[in-house]
Amino acid sequence: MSQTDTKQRILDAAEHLFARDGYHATSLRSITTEAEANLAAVNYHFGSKESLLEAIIDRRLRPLNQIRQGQLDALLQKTEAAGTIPSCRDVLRTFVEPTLRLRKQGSGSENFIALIGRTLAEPQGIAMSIFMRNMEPLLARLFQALNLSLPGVSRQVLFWRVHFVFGSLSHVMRCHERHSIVPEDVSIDMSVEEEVELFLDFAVAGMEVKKQ
Amino acid sequence: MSQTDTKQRILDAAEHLFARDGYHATSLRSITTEAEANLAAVNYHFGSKESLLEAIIDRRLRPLNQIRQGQLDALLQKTEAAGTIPSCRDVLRTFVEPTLRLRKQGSGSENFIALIGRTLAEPQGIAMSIFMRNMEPLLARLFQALNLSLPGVSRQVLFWRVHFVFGSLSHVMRCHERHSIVPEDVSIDMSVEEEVELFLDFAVAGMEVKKQ
DNA sequence: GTCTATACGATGATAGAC
DNA sequence: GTCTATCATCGTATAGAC
Repeated sequence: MSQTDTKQRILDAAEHLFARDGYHATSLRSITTEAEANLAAVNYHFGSKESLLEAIIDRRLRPLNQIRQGQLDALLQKTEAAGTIPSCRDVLRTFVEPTLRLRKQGSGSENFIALIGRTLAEPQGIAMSIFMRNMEPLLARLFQALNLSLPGVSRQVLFWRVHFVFGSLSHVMRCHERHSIVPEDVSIDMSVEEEVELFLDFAVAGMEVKKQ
Repeated sequence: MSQTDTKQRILDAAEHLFARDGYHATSLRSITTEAEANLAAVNYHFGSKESLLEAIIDRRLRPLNQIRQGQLDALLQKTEAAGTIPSCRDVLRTFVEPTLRLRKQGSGSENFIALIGRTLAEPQGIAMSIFMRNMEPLLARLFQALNLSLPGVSRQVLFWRVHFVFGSLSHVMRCHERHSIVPEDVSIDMSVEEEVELFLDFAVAGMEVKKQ
């Protein structure tokens, strides 16, 4: 049992429990029990419960945002070279696709996705401020790219539609399974690709609509 | 100070704090302090913290759902009498409009809307189960009406799109003010009517889209 | 440097005496 | 209705074993 093993196990257990029960409803004791570690190990490795949350978010959000950023940059370079503007769908895909793909990647990443989904729903929570520190640059560039891709939509209306899209996406992120009401004739099993396209069908239609 | 005054003040204070900080992050002490009541008054009037939450949700959700139900029934009767099918926009409006209108009604109802928005983001929380008890019949009828209004959309796809719409709506409900990033040239002040129509523009486009 | 055992002070929800 | 006591549990700190 090396240091990294214990540290990893604590991260994984906390990620799981924070996602399932929420930050405040999860005790350090339940985390260390699940991680088969001593209670004091959290303080030794991370300093505090809050810093533990920060480590959890940083660990996966940093590489995820690098992928998103890379895909967005590649898209913008390609369209600029071709003298065209990117489609709204392609811009949104650079954000949505890496997100939903990460969830199916295993090793606890599905817990991270759910945790972020919850975080987006707690505007003044501590998790939100940690999260936003990592997101602000990318979000600004995303908004700019969407503005470019939708010349017919005012920035005012665009802002709200982006807001709606983030609401949808965060809902999808946190409600992977256990839908409250699923009619018997509806299946919720889908591949990443199906999931992404179904979401984009919805989101892009809402983003592009011209008010009649 | 009569009994009902104390009970109301506790309900109002708890509604406010639960909406702002979340159920678990709110202590009974902070509630009774804000309500200028004794700590034990919560237990006297409601029995427990959980029952207090239940009372908060029941108090406003019951009349809200009656309004929604009434508008949906009226719409369905009207279209049936005319031998037509209701539009997706009109069906959604019976749900969305009373919601956003309640928020502007004052006397703490804006806190309730935010609280429900948060509740929808905590799939296995205790608030969700309380909430769902009040919502299930209406949600089933809403899904049925949407199915009627969108004959070209399979129940499978419809389910997901309804899921996306609820994600958007719950996000709007909990993030009334304090958006994380608001560009300087964007105003977030709107009337209820503007807000409803802007949301429906987005949601209906997503609901009606035919996959190419 | 890693990890454990244990204790501390604060705060949680609740219940019984009044 | 209120006051106070109770008891569990919280996050954190420390002292020392490996």
